[in-house]
Amino acid sequence: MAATKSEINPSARYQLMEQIGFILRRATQRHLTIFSERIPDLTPTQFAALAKLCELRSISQNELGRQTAMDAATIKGVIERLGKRGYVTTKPNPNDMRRIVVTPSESGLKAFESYVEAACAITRETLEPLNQSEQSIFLKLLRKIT
Amino acid sequence: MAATKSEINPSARYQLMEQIGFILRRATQRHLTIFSERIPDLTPTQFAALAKLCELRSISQNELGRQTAMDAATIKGVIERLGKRGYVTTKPNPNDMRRIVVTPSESGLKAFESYVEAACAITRETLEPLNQSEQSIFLKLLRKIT
DNA sequence: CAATTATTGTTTGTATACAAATAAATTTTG
DNA sequence: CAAAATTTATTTGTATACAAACAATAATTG
Repeated sequence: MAATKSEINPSARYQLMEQIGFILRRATQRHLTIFSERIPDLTPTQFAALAKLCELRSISQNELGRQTAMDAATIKGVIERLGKRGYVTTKPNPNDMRRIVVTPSESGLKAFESYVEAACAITRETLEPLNQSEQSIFLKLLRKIT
Repeated sequence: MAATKSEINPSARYQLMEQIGFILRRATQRHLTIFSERIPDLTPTQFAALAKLCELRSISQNELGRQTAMDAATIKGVIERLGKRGYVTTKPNPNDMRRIVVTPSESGLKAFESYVEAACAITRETLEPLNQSEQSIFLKLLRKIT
């Protein structure tokens, strides 16, 4: 019996373009390009944290991280940078001295408001290669593998 | 006329869980978890570079970056780390003194071969929440927004 | 062919991301 | 209630990822 191609060459068994991780990475890269064109002032991560904070108004640093899928080390840096920009303020929680309460500043709320429309447009533009029906199917499936 | 909720509170207009960037990030996080359980030895990026290199056998550093969607600075670090592991070797291209030719070592080829099956399983496991038909639809749509 | 332009690779700086170790404070439990 | 376990935040280290500036080399072009 003759050997198949993949028995000779394992590369024939592995196509990068068929790997979900690789395609996810490229989709993320395209999204980042679109994001930074529309909101050059903030990174997607920073905007996500600011958005959640503007929704909840006041929350501990780690809890904000949980709500935005960032671990403790990551959210720390994000809050630090948002703080340097004057978009958030932090103060200790008197009822639990471990906690740091994070709150959006006036300018943080303003910045969020001024970017909300652009942020929605970013999602629209990223999904633009798909028609309406494809978009809703895609989002549903993408959420499923989360 | 009464003001709508989103006129009062812009947060009502912006749901993080509906933003493609956020969902993409979470899907990528889950994928990374699966990857590092099955191939703790390499990162997804390192494996992608090694896989492409095993397929092409010999290629300039920047060109390998292009083939794997990494910019010059990123691929440099990846090759450096693969080199420290003994998985790749580099030498100057005598026909073009700007170029560095990257080649997989014997142990790099062996490592790739030994991980190919796991790599395919990573994609399968990541897509496991979807049935066969959903998987092919999803991959098609994901490629479209790349 | 000389001047311009482009490409390759490097370096620096910033920003996620996550693991692991640590300290301080709080909760749980025996 | 005291010991053990958990939670919160910080710090350190490693690894993408990309922008921008740079030097060396090659290709193009007037």
